[in-house]
Amino acid sequence: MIKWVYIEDISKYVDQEVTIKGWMYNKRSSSKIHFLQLRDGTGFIQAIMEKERFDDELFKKVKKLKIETSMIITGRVRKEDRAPGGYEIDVTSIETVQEPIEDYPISKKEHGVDFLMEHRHLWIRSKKQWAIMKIRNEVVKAIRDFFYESKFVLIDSPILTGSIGESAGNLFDIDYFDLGKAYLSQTGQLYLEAAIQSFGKVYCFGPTFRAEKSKTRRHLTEFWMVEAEVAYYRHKDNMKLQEELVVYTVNRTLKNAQPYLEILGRDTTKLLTVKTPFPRISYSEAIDILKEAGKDAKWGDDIGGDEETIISQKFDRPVMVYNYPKDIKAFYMQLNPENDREVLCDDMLAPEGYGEIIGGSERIWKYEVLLKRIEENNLPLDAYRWYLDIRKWGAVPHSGFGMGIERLVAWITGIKHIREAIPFPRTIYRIYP
RNA sequence: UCCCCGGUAGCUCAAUCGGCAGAGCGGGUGGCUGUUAACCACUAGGUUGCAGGUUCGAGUCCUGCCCGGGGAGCCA
Repeated sequence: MIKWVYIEDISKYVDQEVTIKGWMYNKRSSSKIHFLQLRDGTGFIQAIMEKERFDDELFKKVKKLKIETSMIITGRVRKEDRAPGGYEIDVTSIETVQEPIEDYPISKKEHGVDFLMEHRHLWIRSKKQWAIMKIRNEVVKAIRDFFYESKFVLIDSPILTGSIGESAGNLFDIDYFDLGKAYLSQTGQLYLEAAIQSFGKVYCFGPTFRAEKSKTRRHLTEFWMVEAEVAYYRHKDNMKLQEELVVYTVNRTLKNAQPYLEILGRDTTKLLTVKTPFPRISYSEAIDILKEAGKDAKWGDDIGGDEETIISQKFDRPVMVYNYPKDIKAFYMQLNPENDREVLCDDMLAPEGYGEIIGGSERIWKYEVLLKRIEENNLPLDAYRWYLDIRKWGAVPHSGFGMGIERLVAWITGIKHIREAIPFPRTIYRIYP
């Protein structure tokens, strides 16, 4: 029995006969030789068939095989400079598993966004999409390892929730038995704030849902977020943690995902600069930068996508903008003791125009203060009863943040739109495939 | 919800001032001794998003609708 091997390991089998199980993503032929381009999930390789070594019928049959035929081939591995990837397989036997019943719709030429999105279930087979998902895989593993090594405890938060996260109006609701409406979670933060009282350092990692009718390259209705929360951490500790997480994740990806970054043509020199410390500028300084850039910005305005780009372009690594006006931020953020018009929060803006990837803050930890803020914001007290409860028994100062996985992956991979950073994106006008 | 752009062959696009709907890729047939989105020749392929209007004549102009894309707001 000849050994079944994966393409990523092929260099270990030079001059040996091996079996590859995969798919033919392209082929080229002349009268005397076929070049079959194969993939198997781990990589890509060229297999060749010379006419003189096969009977005419089989040779003709292979010429007519359609793109995406699944097949099992056996042959001798050879180092071959003329082959893409540097190795090729001289086929000795070929067995098709399934021959396509129609022509494959995704061609080697360019396609439009609409067509590709309609065929997302097939599009993920293409090399570029494959590389992006392999990088996402590395990014997620790096994040989990960072938290594990830093002694954080994974506390998964519920997806179905009765309470309200940051603001109503952009929640998906569903009928929940006899209890009325339930909502798809838009943050796990409130649950993490409960968990730190037991575990100290916690994080959660899962899908979140926003029913905002956003139509931009930075938004999805369903996206993955990693959130961390730490007891006794103050604002500055929080920012340091964010910075360390991002540096760790980028370095690990550069180390482990180099071949995939190359497939995407990513200019990795722009990632090599991602080292501590990240620049930190106050919201007020950010407004000054925007004014200098000729923007009509004044204190109290929120910082939009274009503004984020102007700010982040001044730096070669992510920049942290801290202490925003309280009126444009969430109710649970701690007021700045040095300026009660501001809250102790920060947004991390990725370079190259990728915008906000992290939002974090120190949380209000005193019962009376939080109660007052809930009332000021006219939030339903009943829904927040348990959240207030946390502050009754041994409350401590604490801080946390959330990082958007697709935005992070989009930045690291250098792709234009975050819909390619998730296998099956959910956008406002698309629920299939 | 608002602003902007688009919808022509399976796909990507072209079509001058309103005047015979075209090309490349993909498909089919044949050819080619190492291809690199292979190449060469021939060939089939159309309700121009839908409905109405103006006109001798509409892919092109007008009205309404449908679908998608980019952005704003909001956020990660």
